[in-house]
Amino acid sequence: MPDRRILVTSALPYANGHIHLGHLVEYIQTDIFVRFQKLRGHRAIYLCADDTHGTAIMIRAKAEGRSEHDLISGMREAHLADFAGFQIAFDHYGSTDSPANRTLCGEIWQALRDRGLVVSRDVQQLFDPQAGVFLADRFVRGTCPKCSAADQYGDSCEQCGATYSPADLVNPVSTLSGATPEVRSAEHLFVTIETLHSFLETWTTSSGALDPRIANYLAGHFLGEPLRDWDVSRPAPYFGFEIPDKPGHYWYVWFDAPIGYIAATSEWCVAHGESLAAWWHRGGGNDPPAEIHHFIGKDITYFHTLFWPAMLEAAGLALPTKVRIHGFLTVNGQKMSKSRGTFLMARTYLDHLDPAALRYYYAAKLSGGIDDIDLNLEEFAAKVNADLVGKVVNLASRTARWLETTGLATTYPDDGGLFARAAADGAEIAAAYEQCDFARAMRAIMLAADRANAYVDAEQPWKLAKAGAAAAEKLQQVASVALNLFRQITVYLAPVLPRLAEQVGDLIGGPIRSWDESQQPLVGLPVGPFQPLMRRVEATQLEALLAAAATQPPSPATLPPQGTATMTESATDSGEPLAAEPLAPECTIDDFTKVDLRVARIIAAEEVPEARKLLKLTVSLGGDATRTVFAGIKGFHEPAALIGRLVVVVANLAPRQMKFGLSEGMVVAASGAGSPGVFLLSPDSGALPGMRLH
RNA sequence: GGGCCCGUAGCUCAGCGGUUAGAGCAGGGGACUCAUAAUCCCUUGGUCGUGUGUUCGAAUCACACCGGGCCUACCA
Repeated sequence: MPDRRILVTSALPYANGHIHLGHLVEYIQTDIFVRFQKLRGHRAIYLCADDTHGTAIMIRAKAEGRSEHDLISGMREAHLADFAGFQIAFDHYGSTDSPANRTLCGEIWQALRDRGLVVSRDVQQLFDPQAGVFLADRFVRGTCPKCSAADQYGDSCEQCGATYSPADLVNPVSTLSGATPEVRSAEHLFVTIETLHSFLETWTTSSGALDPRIANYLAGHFLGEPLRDWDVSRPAPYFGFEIPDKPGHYWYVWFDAPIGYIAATSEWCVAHGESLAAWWHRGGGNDPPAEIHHFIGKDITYFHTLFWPAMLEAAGLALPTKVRIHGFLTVNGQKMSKSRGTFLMARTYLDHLDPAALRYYYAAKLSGGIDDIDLNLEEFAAKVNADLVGKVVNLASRTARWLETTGLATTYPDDGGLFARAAADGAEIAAAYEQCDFARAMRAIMLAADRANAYVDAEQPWKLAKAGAAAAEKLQQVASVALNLFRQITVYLAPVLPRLAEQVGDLIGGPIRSWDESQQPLVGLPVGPFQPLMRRVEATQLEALLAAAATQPPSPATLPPQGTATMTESATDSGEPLAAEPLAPECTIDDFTKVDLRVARIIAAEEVPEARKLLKLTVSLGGDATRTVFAGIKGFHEPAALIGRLVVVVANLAPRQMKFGLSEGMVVAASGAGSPGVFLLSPDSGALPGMRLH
């Protein structure tokens, strides 16, 4: 069979935040798919990159008092470390802020220009005069013009459901500076994708790239009417690429982000002496033509199924073979939530648990559909322990030791057809992998493990071992069968559990390189000393994970957009913290006003290596007023994540000489019974350093 | 308001027109002791959300309704 050439991408993670377990659904899914294709002998490359541009990056960099490039290079390191921890094996990991991407953006832009698809138009937008930037809808809040509900987003009201322009808001406020935004007019460039309407209609419905449900959704929501022009530029200041033929204007982040797929390919090609044209140009005599598979989450469906193919079509580039869309992750049946302590970062997970456990659990849950998948922690532990530890790894654990001295039998014994049966199942398992129905693949694999365990039980090798020399040959045969069945299963699991596959190679037969190794048993080979291959998931580990998640500092980057709070949880709040620390004696208003509490911004934070509990913070009270404060929050807050945060400080506290320096104030934080940790207080957005608490 | 998805054993799900509806986990009983208290055998448990229809035959198809979710919205 002719090998396929398969280019695979995951959506580019935004450089504004760290990787969490929701992101990992996609990267693990994609990684399994790519590893499977490689194991099958196909030419597959897995490409990804950091998505680095846009307003959010610019604002965060400003808040943290550093350059955008500093911010995105730091985040890139963090992303790569998290991915490596989960054994996500990219062939290349680029950045949308790369020269290659700038060049490709220019080329595609020129193609759009040449086809007359770019038009210019003035847009009225709110401008923050203090921050000096145009404001995206979500950076403006104000009173709903319809129902007068306070503190609503710039584009819609969560109280009455009305939609409007941010300019219609009553008393609009910039969430960046607290200033009152003003309406300004600015020129924007648009792509008239309506010109490609009939192409998109055809492509979405009959290219085979999309699930019919998605095609139907697009037909209903977008393609049933003329497509609106797509706004692809932003006026300065903006962090991104300046448009060459439009100085002072930048490509909108969603223009250059998908082109990052091509840029990453380009960089990979340079490193491997390949031609970019062989992957992204149409026809060109490439044999076989490259397949392009994009894995994305359902939230970015329309960028990848309308704008992106439209851009590729206009530029004459290859179109996606498949856009594979997955759902979101819930934890214990609910959205990941900071307040419930279920907002699980990749790093936090890695601190407590084996990445293989999550890879397997996700594989067992993913069936290729767009439904959300749930990480139920109890089920997670039960499934990993029962399937991987109890069934699969246990096969080796219970038989390998009998072969340490003798090695595998020189001819494969009669096993009642077990190996042949599982070998035959390989076709169905492969088909399931190919369709991204990993859940079906895992079920089929576990059936093979069940049959193997039943075989061991029936043959009772432990009795043969006691029978001594008389039964030695039979014992070797039984153990050889069991170990072969085990290795066969690990071949099937190799795309999901690459680490296990490696370790099994050390035990017996060398590295697993090909799916075909599931078709032939091994004979006559030495067997290495058995070492534990995978540990059980313990309840205490899960508890530690949740405790760590609960005390994570809420990094602004990872916070979901702040909706109107619906405080429904107070009814169930425990009385424990109050009981543990009863109220202090009554005080007067004069007593209170002696304490001068101020909003301050953390502008520097560093470890104090010799201190057990202290971090050294520099806080700004606005203007030139800064203070050095030692805060007892070490271990609960990462210094880097604190920078830029607003906190509350006791500003008139008498300075105190500490072992490590002079502390000129105190950062206010909550702690007590009920939950370990120290919780910093943050003012509502809009508060400014120097404001007093009254 | 519209669109889509889901509703099958306590839990997670498979089955998607054809014999008495299945698996894993959980529960109950037994076996075994090689193994990370793992494994194996037996077993309890379901009016397949409700109703009407199509059919020789429906969990499986159609329609309506109920319940849950997602998306989107004064126009699909």
